[in-house]
Amino acid sequence: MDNFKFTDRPDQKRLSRTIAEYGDPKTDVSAAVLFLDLQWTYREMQKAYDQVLAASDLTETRFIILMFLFRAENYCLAPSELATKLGAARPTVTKILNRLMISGLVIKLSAPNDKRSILIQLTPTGKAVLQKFLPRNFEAVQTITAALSASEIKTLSTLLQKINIGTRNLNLEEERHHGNN
Amino acid sequence: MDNFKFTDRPDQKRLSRTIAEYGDPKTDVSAAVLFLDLQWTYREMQKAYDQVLAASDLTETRFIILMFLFRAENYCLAPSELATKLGAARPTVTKILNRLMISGLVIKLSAPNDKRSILIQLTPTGKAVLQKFLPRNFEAVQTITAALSASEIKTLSTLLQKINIGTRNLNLEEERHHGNN
DNA sequence: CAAATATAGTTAGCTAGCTAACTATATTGA
DNA sequence: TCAATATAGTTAGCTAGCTAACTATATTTG
Repeated sequence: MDNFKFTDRPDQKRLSRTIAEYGDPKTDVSAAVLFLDLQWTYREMQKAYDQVLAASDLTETRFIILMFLFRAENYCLAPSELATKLGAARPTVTKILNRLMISGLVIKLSAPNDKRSILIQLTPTGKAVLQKFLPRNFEAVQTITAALSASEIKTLSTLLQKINIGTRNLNLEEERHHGNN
Repeated sequence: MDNFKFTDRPDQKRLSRTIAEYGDPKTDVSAAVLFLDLQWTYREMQKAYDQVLAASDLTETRFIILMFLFRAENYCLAPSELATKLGAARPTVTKILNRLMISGLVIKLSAPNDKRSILIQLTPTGKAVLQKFLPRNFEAVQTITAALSASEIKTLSTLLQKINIGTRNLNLEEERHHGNN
């Protein structure tokens, strides 16, 4: 749903009405608005960033995998290591690597010492794709953050950390709920 | 990839090195860190929020569709209206509605005046699910934002708008790139 | 008023994730 | 040491998105 292009979003007024009817009386409407704003900001940002990646025939996942290989010794990693680093399921990595092999950005090598395992290596083509893409990547990031001053960047970073605290608490809340059943 | 559980994320140091090699010399490393922080904060928050929804057998998309119906006249909307409001493709809506019909949260009515069209109506069961979920929803949002003061909420909202400006500029940049080819 | 066009919903088939389960090989430990 | 267990990669089949293309009905227009 991250790519939906909503034409009807709840505004302050509608949200207030719903909260008045169904929320705890001490619920802060502006907090709920902020939550929706954060979703919106990320989703729009990510759609734009995905387009930048797509212009180089990349997705963020493919890009990150290529970067892991780029920084690895001899440009090589086993699929299972990639899966761990990414935090993705091994079959997911298999599919992505197949795609990258077809495009010629990586190749499959047999691993010494372990006949179960293989090694994935970044090809010269893969390196070239990264070297071409990286400047564009940082330019795009610069554009995204250009309206913020250095001190605003610091402030935003601090405030995001406070959201992270809220997320951790929500996870704890959910675990507790589960436990109670 | 929003659900990946990364075990290897680029830190300040690695990012500096890559920017030094491939970024414009005036690229701001802390801006790049902020970009990754914003992605991280949203993704962790959303994973936690999705769990709250899942506890009521909801996804955010299903929840939003139910809310559109909840606020609609006679609790009825056509699938095509839902697709427009969501900004999703019509076949996507068809599938979600099939799922909601199986769960008994909505029913299909024939539209008067247009034999091509149908109407989707929220059932009493659907209403009950919402009425049970909404308090939990606002409680979760409250938990997420609890570490922020009222003034911090205002500041964060302002700073997110500055990211929105950056996103718009990135979109313009991309359009220009396309045009140039 | 009939033909062309537009709209509503669905179907088929694509991508990128996931889990479960399989095969082959390594490792552990009784 | 050899049987049990664990790990690596893959395959099959699930979900939630998408686009293209189909059928049926409305609307527009020559």
